[in-house]
Amino acid sequence: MLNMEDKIKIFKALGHETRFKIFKNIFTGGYACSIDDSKPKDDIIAQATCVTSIAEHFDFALPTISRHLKELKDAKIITMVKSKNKIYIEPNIETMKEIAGCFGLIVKEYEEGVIYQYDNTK
Amino acid sequence: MLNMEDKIKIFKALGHETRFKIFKNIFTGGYACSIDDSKPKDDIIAQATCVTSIAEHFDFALPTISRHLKELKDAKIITMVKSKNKIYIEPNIETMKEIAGCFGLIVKEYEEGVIYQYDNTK
DNA sequence: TTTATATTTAGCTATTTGGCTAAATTGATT
DNA sequence: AATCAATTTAGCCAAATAGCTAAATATAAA
Repeated sequence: MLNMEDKIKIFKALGHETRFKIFKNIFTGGYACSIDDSKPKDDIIAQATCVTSIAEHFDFALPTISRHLKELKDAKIITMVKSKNKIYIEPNIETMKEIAGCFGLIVKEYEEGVIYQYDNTK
Repeated sequence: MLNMEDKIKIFKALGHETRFKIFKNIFTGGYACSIDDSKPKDDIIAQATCVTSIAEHFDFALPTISRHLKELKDAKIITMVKSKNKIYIEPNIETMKEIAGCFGLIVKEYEEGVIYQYDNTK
């Protein structure tokens, strides 16, 4: 369960162009970011996204991207799994579910007339 | 339709404690923020939320809250309707619908197996 | 065991942000 | 016309953010 502080952290993390782009690509398969599910946990395939391969898509220095990824991780937007000397980045779907739920609830309450806005009142 | 820049602006706006609290209250009826729909547009009732009444809920100076509200407006999260010498603040449901749709789509694609995360692969 | 690869940490700097007060603006009321 | 009320603008300052390079750490490969 995400509390208010968690949610603010999530929005803050997504409110930056580079982090948003990283997020978007990880969550839409824009990078080769999956871990081969036919193999055991510690046998991660090479094309899974790691920090360096994400950084290649940006014109910023590696430590800058590393710090952005840390912020996305701290906001529970992604997970970072260490295997050997690489860090594998994965989307954190639980967080997305919760955030989708929050916005979905707002829309639902609007449709039920619990909240309303001027332009849509008759 | 919100483009990427719009979305980043929305998240940035929500990624700050004071703005998030303002947002939350406006969208959950936490303030008396509605405009009487039984009266014509220019006859806005007294208890509709204006800048000063929102500012009363915070320990910050009025111009600070005013600037936060401007940022929420610029991000299309709220609308600000001027009537006489007051500004009435309303939730912008269209934006919420779009954002709900974005996160909803991520969850949907996850459930359809289009995207996936390590911990949930079998 | 030396070197290469992947990543983070540290420390620096420029820019942005978020707070403040004072002043300006706009419309309402007296 | 003068004053009051609601809000924004301007200008200032401290703190946070986001970039960089260099150095440190950890594991892999030779």
